[in-house]
Amino acid sequence: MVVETHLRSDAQRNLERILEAARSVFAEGGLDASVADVAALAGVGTATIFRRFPTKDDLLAAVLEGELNGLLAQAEKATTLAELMTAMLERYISARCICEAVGSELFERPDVAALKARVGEALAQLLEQEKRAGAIRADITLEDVEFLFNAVGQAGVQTERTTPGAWRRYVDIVLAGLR
Amino acid sequence: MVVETHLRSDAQRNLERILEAARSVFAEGGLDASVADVAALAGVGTATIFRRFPTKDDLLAAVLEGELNGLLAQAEKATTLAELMTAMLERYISARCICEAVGSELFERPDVAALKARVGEALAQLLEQEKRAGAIRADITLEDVEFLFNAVGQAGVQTERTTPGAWRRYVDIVLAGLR
DNA sequence: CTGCAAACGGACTGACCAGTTCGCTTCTGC
DNA sequence: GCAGAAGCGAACTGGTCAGTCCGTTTGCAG
Repeated sequence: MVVETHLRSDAQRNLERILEAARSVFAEGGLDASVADVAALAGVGTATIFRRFPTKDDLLAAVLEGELNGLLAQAEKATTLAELMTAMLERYISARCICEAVGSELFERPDVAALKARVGEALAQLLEQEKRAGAIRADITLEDVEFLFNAVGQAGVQTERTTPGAWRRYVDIVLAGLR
Repeated sequence: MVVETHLRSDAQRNLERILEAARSVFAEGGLDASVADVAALAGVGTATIFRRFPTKDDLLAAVLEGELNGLLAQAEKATTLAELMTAMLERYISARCICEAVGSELFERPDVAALKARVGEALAQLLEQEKRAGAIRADITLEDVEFLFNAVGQAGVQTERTTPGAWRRYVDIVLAGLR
């Protein structure tokens, strides 16, 4: 997350507006949405955005960190894998930009990668728990769960337009495959 | 597929070059690859492409039809769902443009939609067969299989760069979930 | 208050891309 | 083997987008 100190009050206000607008614009339009659209929604000029975020990728990274923090919060309070996957997918699918960013260079940024790793830890903990309880096969790895989580998310984003919520059915099917 | 009659020999040669170049460029670069790149690889000018394909989407549709025909050929000779999904995913994952096109307006074109439906039929036939044999739960639908197929494909494309072939493991896991 | 650094935003730049124009080249029917 | 139709592609157009410039405004310290 961007933490600017000694920021003039108007600049601070604009920064918050920009981040909120960016979250909304990129969630709806994906990574290809334009910075000009973000500026328009935030009610600022494009220059104001580029002053805080030198490149569009910097802005995207900030948005992504916000989204990942949201995912992390949910990951840390969930008690079962099914509950966790459903809660996370709800967020994941409503923000196209997260899905599109997976596998892009954005996820290689240290801050983003670190957050992703923390989400992975929470996931790994629940996975271990369910493996001990015999609810999940012993040979399933964290990478397996991450891949399948992402898979349902990606496909869910694509079908969300035509058949909203269809992805919910597949959380159970995938988890059944891990049993 | 584009079937031009009474085409001068040089025009016919160029058309074939264009389609082959387009297949390669869009497979590697996805839907956002430029028509200029296709022209360069084919060794023609952009005008030559736009003469045969009035818009970029027309060119993409032609490429997509070629890819879907390939998928169809594999779908029609497979004998088990596992075999079919693996064979189809191999193609699917090596051509980024197919995955990106799923859920876009391209799939709403009559020719493309018809081909997709034919692939679906082959899939449905195998699905029925495995359901009768008790290898698949009775409440699983064609849409379920298509969703999960697409899900593994999408995620596979994203991980292919870093861990090629990782997706193979998940065909079995997903099928286990359907049992 | 007031001076001025900090911040602003509209207008601009350069790069890129889909699609068009047009003068030139090449096949082909006779 | 030649006339002209069919085809060609380099250069151009119009539009979009990331990122910059610069004259103007605004918050704040003294």
